Amino acid sequence: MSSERSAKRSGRRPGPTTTREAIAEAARRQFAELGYDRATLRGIAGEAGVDAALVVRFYGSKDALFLEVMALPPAVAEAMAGLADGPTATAGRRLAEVIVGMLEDPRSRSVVLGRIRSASSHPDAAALVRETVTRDVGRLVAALTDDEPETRAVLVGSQVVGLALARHVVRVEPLASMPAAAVIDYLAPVFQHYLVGTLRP
Amino acid sequence: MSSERSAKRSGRRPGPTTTREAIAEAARRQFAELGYDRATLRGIAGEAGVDAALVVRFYGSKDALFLEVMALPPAVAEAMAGLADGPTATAGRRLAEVIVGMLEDPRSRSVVLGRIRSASSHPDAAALVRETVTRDVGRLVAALTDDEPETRAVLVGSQVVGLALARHVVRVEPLASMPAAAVIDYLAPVFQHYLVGTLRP
DNA sequence: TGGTAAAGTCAACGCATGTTGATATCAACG
DNA sequence: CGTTGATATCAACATGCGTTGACTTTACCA
Repeated sequence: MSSERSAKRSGRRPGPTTTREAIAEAARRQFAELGYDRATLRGIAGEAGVDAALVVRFYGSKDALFLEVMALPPAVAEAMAGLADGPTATAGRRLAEVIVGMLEDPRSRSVVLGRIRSASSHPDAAALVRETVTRDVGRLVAALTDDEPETRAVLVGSQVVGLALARHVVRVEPLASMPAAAVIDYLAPVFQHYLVGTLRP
Repeated sequence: MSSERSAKRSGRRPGPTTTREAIAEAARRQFAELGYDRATLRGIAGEAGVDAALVVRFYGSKDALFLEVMALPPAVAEAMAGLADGPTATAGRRLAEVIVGMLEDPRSRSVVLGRIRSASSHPDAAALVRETVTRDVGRLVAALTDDEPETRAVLVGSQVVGLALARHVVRVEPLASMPAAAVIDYLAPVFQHYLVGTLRP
């Protein structure tokens, strides 16, 4: 539980404090960039500057490493939770800001992309995505309306997943190189519609 | 170029006519269900009832097999092309019908899912998705408006990809078990907005 | 100073994969 | 009949993977 021993490394700033964290960071990067299957323990260990066996020592298995390292940063869940506060009329825009922002920050982006990329081939990753959509998005929607909240949540989720894939994985232009502010502008009305609009006219 | 010899199989009905087609069908199914990495030549060959070496004989390599078998059925491209005809006010609904319909038919669905699932780990598959969005969707949008057609195309594409992933890969409820008609109803307004609506209010 | 437990390395395992070359089967054709 | 060329199988290869166990190094503590 500790491993604080070697925490005497580098006085302060970023760069992982402990070897364990260095491995976690490398793993997140590789899972996000290559997906679960193409990311290898040897590659992750190499990027972290250690031996592959050490990764197993610390995390038990590749699967366990994935699950542990792909936990949503608490900050994201909090941001989602706070979204219900504020005028309903601009809820879509606030959601767009949180989503796009989450995809800008390297830490949370690698978690989200790692999940989505791996969801295509790894059942556990698919379960993570499913859970996040129904629980976190579902909670937000439930706070806004009583009209078909589960449907609204999954529609929002599908657009979020599609955005992540198109912009950061497949990298379709002009979306891939578009400034974040523009993406927010484009998505806000659609999120607004999915959240509180008339679903079936 | 021929291989019509053994076409004397089973008088008529579906089921592949030739061994080559049987392999192609099995390959599509497995690529769609498992993605490029998890689908194996041995597995595909097994489902087709032949040896793995024969697959290589016919198609050259796993990569070549993927590309050849994942070509868009001409029917889909035609359907997309015909979408521009008709009232602009219902273009979004027509598009939703084509997209959802394409995901209902087993043949075209396996192609689309195979591409999207594999796009997460296989660069060639990502290129296929990119190309389809910019070219096929792009053509449709260009026939409808002159206002930022590339942006509109990629926004539509992102929602299409997200729908496919959420409904058929991750299988988030209630979207996964929803009847096609309902999905069309939900998506039509959003497609309509992306196609010809005011993008940045 | 020893001793001890964690941190870390190394070599090897068993296994599955894509691919290859040698070989068999078999219908068609002269 | 005998040759030919496509269709098909088989056994084997090289490679890369996750994982393991034995080992060495390091840093703390009594």
